[in-house]
Order: sequence, then C-alpha cells, then structure tokens
Amino acid sequence: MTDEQDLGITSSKSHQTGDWYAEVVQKGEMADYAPMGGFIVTRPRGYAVWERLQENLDGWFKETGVQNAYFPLFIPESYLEKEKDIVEGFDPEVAWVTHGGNEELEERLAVRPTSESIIAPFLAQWTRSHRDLPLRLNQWCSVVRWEATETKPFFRTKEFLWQEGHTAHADEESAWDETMTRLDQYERLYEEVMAMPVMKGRKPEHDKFPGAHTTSTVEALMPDGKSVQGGTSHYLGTSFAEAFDIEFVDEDEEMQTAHTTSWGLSWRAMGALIMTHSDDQGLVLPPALAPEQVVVVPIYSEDTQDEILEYSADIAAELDEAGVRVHLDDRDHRNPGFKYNDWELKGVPLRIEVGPNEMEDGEVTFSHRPDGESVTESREDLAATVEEQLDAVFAKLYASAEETLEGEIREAESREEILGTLGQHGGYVETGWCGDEACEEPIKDAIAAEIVMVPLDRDEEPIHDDCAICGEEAEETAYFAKSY
RNA sequence: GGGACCAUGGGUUAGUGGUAUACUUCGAGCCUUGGGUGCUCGUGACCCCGGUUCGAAUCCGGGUGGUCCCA
Repeated sequence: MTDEQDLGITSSKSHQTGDWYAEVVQKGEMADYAPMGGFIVTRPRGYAVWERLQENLDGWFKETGVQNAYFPLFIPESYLEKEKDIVEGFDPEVAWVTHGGNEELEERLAVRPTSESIIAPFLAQWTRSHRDLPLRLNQWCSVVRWEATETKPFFRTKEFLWQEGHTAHADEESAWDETMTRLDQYERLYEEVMAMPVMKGRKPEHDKFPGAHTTSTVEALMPDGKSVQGGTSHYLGTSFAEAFDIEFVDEDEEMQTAHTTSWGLSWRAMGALIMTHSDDQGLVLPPALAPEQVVVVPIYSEDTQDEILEYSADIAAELDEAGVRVHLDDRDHRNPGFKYNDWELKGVPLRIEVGPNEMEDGEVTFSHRPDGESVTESREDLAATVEEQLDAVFAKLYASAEETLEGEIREAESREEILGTLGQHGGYVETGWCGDEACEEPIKDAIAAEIVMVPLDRDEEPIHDDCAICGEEAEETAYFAKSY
C-alpha cells in the first residue's frame, strides 16, 4: 500500500512543508543537492523554467531600453571597497579568491555578491555627456553570497542565478521612473506569467540595499503564511555615482553627478512558484513556464492500439504545428494511470486523454492539473480549444494563489496583538510604526517576524496614529510578516 | 545564534556486533492498458575520519550533508 506512494510525493504540503518542498523539487526534477553544502544542481526541467522566466523578463527589458552586457565574475578588493556601504553590507558573506594556481594574488578578488562595484566604474567611463544618458545595462549571471543559514533549493543557496540591471540617469526623476518601471515588470512577471499576486512596497530604512536611497520590493505570500521577497528595485540616489565618479556635462555645460538604479530578480522566484502552486501530487507549473504544456496520453487495448496511437500522434502533431509545447506519451508497458501520476508529479498543466470513446466521437478529453477537472471537447479546432483550456488552468492557478493572499492582511495595534495575530495566522500584519528599527526588535526576537515592507508612497498617512510598539507618533504603516 | 532528529543501490526502505532486506527506478524479455497491472533475469548501496572489538551499517567521538523547532 505504502509502496505505491513512494513513487510520488510522500509528505504533505500543509503538515510538513519543508520536507514536501524538498521532495517536490527533487521528484519534479527541478534540482538536486550538490555535494557542497548550500549549492544545488539545476536540472534540465528546472533550467527550462528559468529560461522561460528569463525570456519574458528579458523581452520586456529590451522593449524598454535595456541592453545586455557581461562583467567579470571577480571584483578586485579595491573596487569593492570604493562604496563603503557595499563593503559593510556584504562583508560577512563574500567569498574570496586568494590564489591563482599556486601563486598568491597581490590583490585578492571577491566573487561578486552583486556587481555595482565592477559595473559602476564602466558606467562612469561611458558617461560623458547628458546625451549618453540614460544608460541601461543588464546582465544574467550568478552571484555568490556565503550565508551561514541552511539551504532551501532556489530560496536560499550560496550561489544563485539572477539578473542584475544597472542604470545611470541625468536626474532623480528619470532614475525614479526607472526604478518603478522595473518593479512593475517584476510585478507583471509574477502576475501574468507565474500566476501569483504580489504586493508592491518599500523596504524600511534599516533593511535597504546597502548604499541605496530607496529599495522597492515585490512580496509574495506563501501558503504557509510566510512572505517572500520576490524581486527588488533600488533607487541608489547619487551615492554610487559619487563613489565611482559617474559624472556628465549637462546642456548648460555644467558638470553633474548621475543618479543610478539597480534591480534584480533571482531564481528565488522559482522557489516561490513551486511553493505556491504545487501540491501533494507533485509539481504544478503554469502554462507559460512548463517545459511541456500538454501531454497526450493514449488509452488503448491490444486491438485498438494502432488506431489510437495514430489518432493521438495526429493530435500531438497538430498542436506542435500550432506552437504548443506538447508531448505524446506513447510509452508501452505503462498503463494510463501510471502516466497520469507521472506527469502530474512533473507539473504538466494540461493532459489530453484519448481512447476508443474519444476516437469514435471525434473528441478529446482534457484534464486540468491543478484540480483534476476534466472536460470532453470536439477534436475540431483543437489548437484553439487547447489555448482556452490552458487559459482556464492559468485562471485556476491565479485564483487559488489570490485566495492564499486574500484575508491574510490583518491589522494590529499593539505588540501583543501583532505577536498573537502573526503567531496564529501568519500572513501580513499592518500597523502604525514610528520608523525606529528598535520597535521591530521585540517582534523579531519573539517570533522571527520582521517588517517586510512599508507603502511605496512616502506621503501615505499611517494606518494608525501611534506606533504599535512604543506608542510614539506613527510615521508610516509597517507590514510585519515571517519571511523566507 | 541555540537545540532536536536523520544519513544504507538513482529514489524509498529492513537490519540492536558476524559482509545486508525488500519495493521502486533503470536495462533485457514476456504480459497488456479508462488512475501507479503482473512475471523472469540483470545492474546497483552501508556519508567521511578516528576509536572500541577477533569482528562495526550497527557502539563511541569528531566531521560533512539534510530536515525541523526555537531565537
């Protein structure tokens, strides 16, 4: 009895979220653990998901004036030291190269934890006049942050894949627009591609990116009530431009200092995606990201085998022609039930079943991965029908993710109430906050929850008049949550 | 930052001191298919280092890796 369970997922999403997640990642063939702690191997199916996220985001970047480039993996120590906030912010988690072959290096090299310090000098070199601005660069690469905390594939790994955009602008307005453009594109990626609603906000002062003027964030709520920082976009002000001499001559022939931004989204997005949609049957992927959007499972007996296989091969060919990513599972010696379970484990969003019944009536049966609902439709206009079904699957995924967020933003007006509400429900708690980091401490110490964001709009009136912790006048609304 | 638990073929697992059990995957063959069919054969494992012992997967110490809980 339990033997057959071992093929699939054996732990429960709601009861053992950690075990469940590790199992889904491995059995869904997204990733394996690498031999060194804190590192993972991304498998082809996992990488394929990353590539589709890349394609979407990269397309939008290019439509909005961004060019891709590539900078070195290593950053000389002296460069890293030019911006002191970066040094302090990342110091404990920088990996260093000290030797080249057997020879000790004269200057040690940091493995990039982020690339501002190696990109900014070139932004400076390439910026002479206001005509050179805005200058928008992006690179897809990996970075290394030697965090001591334990690994969770995609959520927290010492090396991770991401994109980092770096731009220089003539003035604050242009740089701020840039910051918001990228944040909006991250929001769009989550909502339109990953089928996940997110909340946009700003990090509190003490949790900004080192050296940034403003760090904006998209936050997604996981089913276990914890928040994930889904992507960040920083308005860096002029601090990096000053440290790296990014200056230009304006229209009046005056020397000006540029305003810069940086923005990044990592494969943590994949972690959030897997955590959000997958279930006790295994991985669930939205249509736009799935390596296979549709799997065709033929159902035949010995005497119908040839006809059914031909009918299903036709179907697969027609869909392939129409640009649908389709796979025909014509493995013999495997019954349909096995195949259903196998593809459900791997996250294929839509299944087409064709057996004698369907063939006789010129129909196909669709089965939706998220909820197992099945519908039988005519075989005519198949590509159009498949598009509709895939849209229906996307809508289901979005709706259920939305349900996770819905009702999970609660108000609290005292320390006890914040602790009680977060302890009991998780999710977000919004409350008045004086802006002092010290007022976050009691919550952090008690239940490891923190202020994950404040409203983007600095002028927005706080939700309550007083800070829930110290009772002083509230400056803004704080959103407390446990986070990954 | 503290604590708990775990580590055996690719995956899951039995095994309280005598060279390892079973399921599954995978390969070959047979069987045949509306929710993980059955059969035969084959490949394949005790995390690392040290200790105790005639003998260690098993006991002890240390490391590494994983999961969880608390901060």
